[in-house]
Amino acid sequence: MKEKLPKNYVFQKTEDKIYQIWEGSGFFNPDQCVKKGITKNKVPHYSISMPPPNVTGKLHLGHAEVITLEDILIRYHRMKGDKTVWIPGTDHASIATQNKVEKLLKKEGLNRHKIGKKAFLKRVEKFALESHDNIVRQSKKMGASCDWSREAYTLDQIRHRVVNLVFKMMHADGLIYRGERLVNWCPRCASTLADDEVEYKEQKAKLYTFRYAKSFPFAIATTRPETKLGDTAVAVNPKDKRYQKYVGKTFKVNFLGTALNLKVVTDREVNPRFGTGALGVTPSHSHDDWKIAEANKLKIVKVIDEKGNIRTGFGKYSGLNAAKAREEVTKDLKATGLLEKEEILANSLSLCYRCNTPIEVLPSLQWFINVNKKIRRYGRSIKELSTEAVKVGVFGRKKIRIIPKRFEKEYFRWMENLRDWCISRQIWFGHRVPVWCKGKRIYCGVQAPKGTGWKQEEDTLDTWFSSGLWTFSSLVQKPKQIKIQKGRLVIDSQDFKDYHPTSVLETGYDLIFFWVARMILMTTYAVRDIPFWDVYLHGMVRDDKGQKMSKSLGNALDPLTMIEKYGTDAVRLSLVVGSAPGNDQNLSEEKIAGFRRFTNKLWNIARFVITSQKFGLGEDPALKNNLRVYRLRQALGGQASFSLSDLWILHKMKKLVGEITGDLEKYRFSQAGEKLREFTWNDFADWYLEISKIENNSAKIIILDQILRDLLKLWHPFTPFVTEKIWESFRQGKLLMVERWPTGDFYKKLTGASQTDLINFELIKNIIEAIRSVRADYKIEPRRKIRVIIDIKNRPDYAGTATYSLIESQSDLIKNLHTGVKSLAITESGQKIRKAICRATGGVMIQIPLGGLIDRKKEIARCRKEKTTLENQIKNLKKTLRNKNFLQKAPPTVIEKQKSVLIKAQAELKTITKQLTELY
RNA sequence: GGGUGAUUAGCUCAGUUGGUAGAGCGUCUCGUUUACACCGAGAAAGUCGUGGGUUCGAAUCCUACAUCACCCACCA
Repeated sequence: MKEKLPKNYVFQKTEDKIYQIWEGSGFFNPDQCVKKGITKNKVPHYSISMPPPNVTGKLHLGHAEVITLEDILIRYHRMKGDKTVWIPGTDHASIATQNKVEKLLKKEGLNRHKIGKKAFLKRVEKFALESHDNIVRQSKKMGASCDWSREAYTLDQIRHRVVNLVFKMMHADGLIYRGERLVNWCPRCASTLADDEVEYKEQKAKLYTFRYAKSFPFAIATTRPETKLGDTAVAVNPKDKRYQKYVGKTFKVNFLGTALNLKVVTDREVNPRFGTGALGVTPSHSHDDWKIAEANKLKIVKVIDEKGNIRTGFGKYSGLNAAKAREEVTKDLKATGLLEKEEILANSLSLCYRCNTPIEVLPSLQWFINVNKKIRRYGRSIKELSTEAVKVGVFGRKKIRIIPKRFEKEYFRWMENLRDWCISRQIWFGHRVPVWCKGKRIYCGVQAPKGTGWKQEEDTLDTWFSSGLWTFSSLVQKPKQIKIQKGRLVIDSQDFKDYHPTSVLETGYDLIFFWVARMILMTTYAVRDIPFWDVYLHGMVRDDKGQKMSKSLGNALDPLTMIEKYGTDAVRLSLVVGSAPGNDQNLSEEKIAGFRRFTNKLWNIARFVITSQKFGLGEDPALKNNLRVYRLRQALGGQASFSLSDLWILHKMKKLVGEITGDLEKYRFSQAGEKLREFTWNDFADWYLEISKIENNSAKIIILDQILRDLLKLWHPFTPFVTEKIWESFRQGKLLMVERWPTGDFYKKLTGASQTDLINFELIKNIIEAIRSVRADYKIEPRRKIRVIIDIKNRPDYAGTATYSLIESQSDLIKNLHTGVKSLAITESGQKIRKAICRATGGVMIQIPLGGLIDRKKEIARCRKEKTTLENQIKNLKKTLRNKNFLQKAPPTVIEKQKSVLIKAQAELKTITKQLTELY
């Protein structure tokens, strides 16, 4: 039954198999865990709705980050015994997906209009399905322990029903209205965009100063002369004396062939120092001008149509696209002598966030959500509800916690400035607006009304409308489970009852407005509850130079390639360790490679513990297990004897378990990973395992076994594959994934190790390190054994005998832990031995007789440097300890620490001085 | 224009409530120690961006400035 463990961890051969075992076990599903008694069905439960990736292609490192962080939380809570669910899903991402397919069509020389709506949608669905399969495959590669049986899609039947129900409710509450308002329009997508779907790019524009006509008394400045064809007023600052005589007057002018009626109005927002101080008001193509028009009841003249062309009725300019029209208008202004000035101005260009096309602002008949209207049953608007949810808490819930906290401010600011949300899109792919018309009759509902002649709206909904419902829509399994009763949404699914509000929403900070805010908006309104308790925002993954990873730059690391090269566990660690919440991180391939070394190290640590004949392992697993139990009983029965190193490692391990648990509870992933690595590699492998080759006491086997098992558990959320693979060799029938998270109890019960043991062991470590250091300094051949004399006289904080017996008892370690010590003597004379190298550490004097080997100059320089450092340190410490303020105000522990540091430093100084005296 | 973050060893970054600076990678030296060379041992390396302040004590708190990055608003 012996299983050979290869020398190196071969992740390529194990990861997929391990994932299959997990999946096959059914334990991704919390119900199965409860059924098999793995977890108890007691509250609170733990749940995360995975941010659904867009079905636009494949996953990038940002997704890998999401999966890693959430999987860590999920695995931790599952092991803790919480009933834990992680719901996976995908987002149809209407505009993004449609654009992607349009691009594919373009390559084939087609476009969506050519092939028609029906064929196009079929094509999109096929594409979405392929993407979906890819995403699922990749998520599994990443080790995502999500419950695939609960998978959801923002455009499937159930989610469609939820969307329509919420729409219907909002419509009934008067929150959704249809109206002609200014919208952001992407001429390429031929669709509206929400305010935050517009991106801005700095550019240099030309600012033209001109008069509408010779007869017009003053000039105005504009960057978009072509829109001036639709001007209906000129606005000036009310305090601007230059224009006061014109205010209220209306001028009829002929502007390059178009008749304009221009009323001179005032508006406080007009900056008298910009341009000429007079602003041509184009209500149809500027948000500000629209406001001015509303305030002054101005006429609205549309100039640009939805294709980005000048509308009919503007003479020769009609039919031209906006850019061409600008050229023509400018040329004509010049020709007629109306243009007074042309200057360069830095401003920002508005672009579509999906296709980078410059967007137009224009009035259009669209569907909106009123964010300011008070909802009768809440007495507040959705904006107010959402603000309260984070500021003070709503519906008796505590407030939603955003981590890191600084993003709260951004959230509030966004909420404050939020305008009515335009939710209709002229996109084919998505949820159709659930409104049907027949003549003048309008019906809003979940399904088409009965009877003939009803025609559904062609527009689809903003993709964020359905994503905004995600935390609860993903917890519905059957259409029947959700309905409207007495104007309220009723969700009657066990999952919703168990898991909502979800425990944490983990996502990149770039989604705080698009998605996080919208979920709060929609959920507080629709289900009268918050969507999640905590929001954890991670930073962006950039390349090693800090640049954004992108295909066009060719600097994007592909998670799949990285996984093939270094294994999933290494990729996961590299995304988690060394980055702080909300901070961007620069990721290089070298970093990932570094963590592969760690997975291999862990593998070999386990290999050593498991296969070491010395500890009776490598036997029949069943026997081995019995042995373990037997030895454990023996130890607990007081039969085991613990060495200092045992006490030290047990104490450290106990501390570690507590710290890692605390770190995970507080989302301190990076710290947890670093502490684990530090303990595993340095304390456990480099020290304790090495010691175990020397010391031979009955407790060792249990300690090694126990610590390895617990380390595997602690590591499991971070590196699930390698830990599960190692666990497999224990053959206990139970998966590590569902093992119970460790507590410190074992270590406490077993030993009662204390802080003193830690300090004592540190002294031994220091001594060993000092000896090794001397050997390396003097290039003493490895084979050559040396004599070591340790004098303890100058260490006054220790009773001589205690220190003596401490060192004495550890002489085996001092001799054999890669120090090459032949004989060890402990003295209390304080005498310096002639021709011996001398090191001061931990207050003791370590002497190594080297005879003529001593390099006097080198030693003198070294000692002098050390002496100066010590003297300065002592001076400062004394100064501090003499300071009355310090003694009064500093906490006692700090004072004690300073005192002991001083004593040690003084002892070390004595040693150094002695050494120097001899050398001179 | 408003705001946020960053500035710590050659590089990439940690640093919980103020107690006197850490890791990984890289560099240098040595090593075939029976788990691992994807290893081990040792070493070098930092005025914690700059100036001021609070404090017994500041990488950490306050303030001003500089550089970089990002977000929001305006942009006639």
